[in-house]
Formats: sequence, C-alpha cells, structure tokens
Amino acid sequence: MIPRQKGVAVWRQIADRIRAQIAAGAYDATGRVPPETALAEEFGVNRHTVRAALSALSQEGIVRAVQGSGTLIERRDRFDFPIGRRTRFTEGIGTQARDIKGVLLSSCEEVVTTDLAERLDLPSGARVLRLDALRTADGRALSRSTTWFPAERFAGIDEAFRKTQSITRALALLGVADYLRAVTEISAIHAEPDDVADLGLAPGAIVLVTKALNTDLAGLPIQYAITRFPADRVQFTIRNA
Amino acid sequence: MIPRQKGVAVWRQIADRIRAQIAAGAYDATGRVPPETALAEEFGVNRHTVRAALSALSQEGIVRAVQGSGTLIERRDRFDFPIGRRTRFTEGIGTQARDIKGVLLSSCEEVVTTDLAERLDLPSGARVLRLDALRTADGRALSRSTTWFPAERFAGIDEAFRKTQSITRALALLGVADYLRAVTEISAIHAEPDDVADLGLAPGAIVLVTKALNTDLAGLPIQYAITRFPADRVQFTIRNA
DNA sequence: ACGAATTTGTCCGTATGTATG
DNA sequence: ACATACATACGGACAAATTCG
Repeated sequence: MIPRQKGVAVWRQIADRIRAQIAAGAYDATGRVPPETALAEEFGVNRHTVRAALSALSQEGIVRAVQGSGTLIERRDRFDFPIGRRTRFTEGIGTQARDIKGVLLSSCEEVVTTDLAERLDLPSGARVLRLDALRTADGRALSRSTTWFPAERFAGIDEAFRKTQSITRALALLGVADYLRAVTEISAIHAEPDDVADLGLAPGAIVLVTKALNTDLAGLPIQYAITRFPADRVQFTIRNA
Repeated sequence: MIPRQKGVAVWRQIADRIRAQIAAGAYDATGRVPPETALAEEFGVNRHTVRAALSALSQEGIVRAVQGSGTLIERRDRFDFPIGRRTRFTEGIGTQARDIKGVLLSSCEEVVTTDLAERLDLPSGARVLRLDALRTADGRALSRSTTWFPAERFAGIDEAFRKTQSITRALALLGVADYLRAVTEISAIHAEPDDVADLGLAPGAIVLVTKALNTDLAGLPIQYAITRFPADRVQFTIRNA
C-alpha cells in the first residue's frame, strides 16, 4: 500500500495521509480516527508504525489519543485565502478566525536588486523598505512574509504596520486608500529551516509560496511581497466573478 | 544547518534544496553544482550524505556527475501555468514546450455525488461523464486530471478528447466554442501512491492540487476538474490585467 | 455490578536504513 | 571499504482504560 522507497519514513507518509483525510472531513461522522489496527491493515504496515504516525499528529495537536476509547480529532481547519483583484490578507481570512495578529519581525532599508527593480518599476540603485512579518490566526502561525515598498514614497510604513498590524491599514495611514493585486505567482516547496522555526512546521512539511505585486489605482507598483504559508493550514481560491 | 528531526532523511532534505536551487537558477553561471565538499560544508553534513542527495538527483535526470570535472546540471525547467478568466491548459503551457500530449486513461459515466451536483448545478441523481487524463510535455508528466461533464449535454466528449488530446478542442467539437474559468482552488499535499505511479514522483514529493469550475458564456457550469501537478515542475501565475 | 470485547499504552527483541568518521 | 551509533520498521505479548451487553 505504502511505497517503501527510501528517504521518507513510512510513518511520516502515513501521518501526511491521515492529516489530509482529516482536513477533507473523511472522519467527521464519528469525530475520531479509525482504530490503530484498522489503519495498520489499511496501509499494510505494523500497528507500531501507525502509532508513530498518530504520535506525530498528536504532537501537532491534530488528534488526541484516549486509552481504551480511541483517537479523537481535535481540529480540522484549513483556512481559505481568496485571491483576486482586491486581495487583502486580513479581510480574506477575517471571517474564518477571531484573533488575527501581524507581528513585525524586522524592517530595514536596502538597495533594490535588479529583479526587484524591474518588478516595482524602479531605477537601479533606488532604495526600498523591507518588512518581515509573521501573521497568526487564533494563536497559530499562518504566514511569514517579506514585503518591499519604494522607500521614498512609503517612508514610515514600518511604524504604521507595527501600530495597525495590517498592510492595508498601514497603507491607509500613508494616504493609499485603495490598491489592486496585479500578479500572483504560486508555487510549493518543502519547508526550509527558517520555515520550521518561524511557522512551527515539521521538516518535510509543505510550504505554499506566493509572490505578489500590488499597484495603486493608477497602476503604479507600490508593493512586492513574498509570502510563505503552511500548506496543511491554507488553500487559495481564485474567483473570476 | 539541516535540522536533524525525524521522518525525513537528511540526504532527501538536501536533495530537495539543491533541486529548488537549480530550479531557481542559482547555479546558472557555471552550469554545475558546487563541489561535494563545499555542499557538505554549506549544509553542515558529511560528504557521504551530499553524495546520497546528488545520487538521487542524478536518478531523476536533473544532474550528471562527471569524475574529475564536477556535477553538471542537465535540466532546470519549471513550467509556468497562467490562471485567469480564460484559462486553457494547452495554450497556457504551449510556448514553453514543444511536444504536449494528453492521454485519456479512462472514461466512465457515473451518478453525481451531492458535492459535485452542487458545483455543477445539477439535480441529485443526474449523470456525469468522468474523464481521467494524463498530460505530458516533452515526455515528462505534467498533470493528472479527473474531469466531470454533465452526461446529457456532453455525450461523446470522451471520444472527442481521445481524438484531439485537448479539452478545449474536444468541447469545440461538441459546439462549445468558448468557455470561462469561474473558480480555482489551489492547495498542496504530499504525493500519494497514485501520484508516485502516474506522475513518476518520489514519495514525499509535493503535489499541487487545483479544483476548477468552468462555465459557458451564459454562466452555466459545463465542467469540474481536479488536477494534480508535480510541484517541482510547475508554478501558477494569476494575472488581474 | 460484572465480564467480555475493544482500543490504546508499553515492553521485549530483531533486522534494516541512515549518518558519521 | 570498514566500523559505530542511532532511527526506522516489524513482530509478539501483555497491561490499562473504556465501552457495552
């Protein structure tokens, strides 16, 4: 059932599949995972291997085992993040969580790279403000973003973000009442050491990476952002209404 | 450097990172990967472990080691797949590959599930045609899709697809000259055994999953598709022009 | 209240895979 | 190629907690 190639432990592969099953609502009827013996038979492995998988999920807070009773599902949430012409992080996720926080990890001014200069339509040598932020929803890390603004036009955006905890509200403070999403690139990679630390992931976990360009209403680029999401907590929806 | 947590072998984590570096063009200047000793130092592991990683990449055909010379990069391509109101698979990928094939793996008629009935706006108990297809570009698997059409309106779409190797051209044969992408959901998961077999992936690899609804010009749903892409060969771009 | 069945928790041992030097 | 240490996976046996007739 489970392929025995090398490099990825069988218990991890099984953990990934059970997590996906839970997220898909496969066990909603009972609110619990099937017994270890049943899972062992389903995946064609020893019960100990299933136990290793469930132990990992238990560490993640997804399930909780009760001796004699079974393994209960603690949570099965995957946030949906809509992407469209007027994409806003906080608004998009807003109805799905109560307590959304944006923490500014660091900010600095730097000279644009050639790649970034092209995207933001800046002359080479121009200066940009770089903001590193972590967003959490109900206490769980939801994204880790690095954002660049043209330094001249958006001086003070770091303080504005620190106060408002939101890019949208920070931009509003600086006189940008509205802005538009021009392009979004989406890819997926394995978690890197930074992701493991910042987003609280297991190595081998999946990170969804978006690279987004926002413009003002005149079409002038105002912001370029690279954001990393834990794939087991997030999905994207593109609506062409 | 590399975290020694459990479940994923270090050599596989390193292979994933080198593959990502190659895809990002990090080594384009020399056309080769740094020497094994340099990589070993960079990742803080023994040279044997780096050799295991490079051996895996060599198996995938991404690099080729030459004794006395170094480890050459054989290919570094990641297809970009644009998503918009008029999303077309073949057109979108068309300029990036010469030889695009769509193979019909199987087709059958089935009764809609409640979930699918809602998405396609069909009465419960209605019948749908299901097409399973594998798409390849230049001989490499690019996607594995399952597509559902209302059976009544699209009788014969399986034959049309088999002939034309394209959903767009198959729909044209059945009188649908144009159609629109209404919604696209994007998520990422670890490869399942089917993905390993169909897409030629390693277990532990990442699969990008899209769930897409297409409508005709009148807004009537004509097609719902779930497509799985190997994440190391594909990225998505959403343009809001 | 009791016992049987079910289910998770823990211990033993053994073979293979992974990583280092 | 060799040696060493640890992680992974299996198999079996039994204990401990819960459920149910």
